[in-house]
Amino acid sequence: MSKTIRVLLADDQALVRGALAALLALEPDLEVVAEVGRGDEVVGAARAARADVCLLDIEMPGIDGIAAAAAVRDALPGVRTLVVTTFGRPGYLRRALEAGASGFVVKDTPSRQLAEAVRRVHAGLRVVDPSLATESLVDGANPLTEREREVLRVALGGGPVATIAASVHLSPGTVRNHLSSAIGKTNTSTRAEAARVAQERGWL
Amino acid sequence: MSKTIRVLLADDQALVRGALAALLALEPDLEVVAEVGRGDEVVGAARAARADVCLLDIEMPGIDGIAAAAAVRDALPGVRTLVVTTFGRPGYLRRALEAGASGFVVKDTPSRQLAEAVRRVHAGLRVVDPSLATESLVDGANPLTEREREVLRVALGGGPVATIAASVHLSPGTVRNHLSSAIGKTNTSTRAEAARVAQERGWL
DNA sequence: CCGGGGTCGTGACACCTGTCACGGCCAGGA
DNA sequence: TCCTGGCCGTGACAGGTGTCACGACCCCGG
Repeated sequence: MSKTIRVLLADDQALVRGALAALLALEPDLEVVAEVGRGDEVVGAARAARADVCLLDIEMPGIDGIAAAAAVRDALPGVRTLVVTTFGRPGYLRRALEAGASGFVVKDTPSRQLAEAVRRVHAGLRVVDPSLATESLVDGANPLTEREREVLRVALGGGPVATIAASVHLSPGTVRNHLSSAIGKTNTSTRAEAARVAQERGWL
Repeated sequence: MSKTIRVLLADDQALVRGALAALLALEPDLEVVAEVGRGDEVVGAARAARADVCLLDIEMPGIDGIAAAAAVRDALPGVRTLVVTTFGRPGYLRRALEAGASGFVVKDTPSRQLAEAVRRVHAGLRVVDPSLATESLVDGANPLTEREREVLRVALGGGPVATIAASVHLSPGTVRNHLSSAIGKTNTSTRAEAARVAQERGWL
């Protein structure tokens, strides 16, 4: 039996992907068996390479890392996933865990700890950045409604209400109502600010 | 004489920093002699470690990678700098070269090419992502005025005009004039959109 | 069965914003 | 010297925006 842990790397930036591969290659008990740059290639590559653990970035073309984690959970129940992300947004952590991820690591943790996190995840343990876990609790759950999120995502572009309304196929008046509600829930005063805050909290 | 190239790594994300170090350590002729996580520590660490080439990320606390490149050029004339960034924004390339950087690489280039880029820079050559170079030419120079950039940077937050005006110590009317001018130069219709576009172009 | 909440829309109101015209100040180039 | 251009401010106008009240529909849990 091979005792090495077979790792799949998913990150849209090729340079980071290669660098992480070099980092993990230093560990004798780890082996990078696949590298992909898109979220929708994760399941196929993981199956083909018989990966044990998938290291997933969140920001990726195709589907994002959180959705990829859910896809892996559904298609390959024995494979663990570890989400590695640039932004320590509280909402990301919650959504990643709901998607079945076994671990959540921010990219500014010391590089020494990455291999250890992979081992822990492979052993069936949960790995969660402790500072982020507390922050996630105090912020509470996402208060935004589905429509409010949809409208805010478009509002990130910064265009006028008419543009947003056309893009979501709603009346301008309804869009303004949703935006007003979102502004209240984010304690802001303009839709641009509300969109930015929601984005930073990982609510979109 | 030592024939190895002494490299300094600057990136705010410790995981990426460590991974890049592992990647460069694979090359026998390269040696990572310093790692920093802030832009304002680059010059001191480069001098102390007698670095030949500085690999600088743009997004960093303290001062950004472009300003750090300028600081290295002024303080350590013999040291070359290579800017490595996540976002391939045309304005970044222009500003990096004006700051005396010898190279500009985007983070989604293949990892194999990084070591080669370091060698080229050390040899006195320029390394520039070719697709970005053409894009930088068609976009032309930054048309925004100093005040317009300052106002737009604050406008990124999304707050109302009164907040922006207070933050830059200007009259609300003047702020609206600057914003209107910036909206025209970016071919947009709201200040939020103008701020986003200017940000994406690297004009801020 | 009756609430409660999300969704969609309308209408009205006060306020904010984007635009334009105008004036004044100061630096640098023709 | 004049003149162009950036900078700062005011005033006014039309249109956009945030808020509220109201009504309607649907679904779900009590």
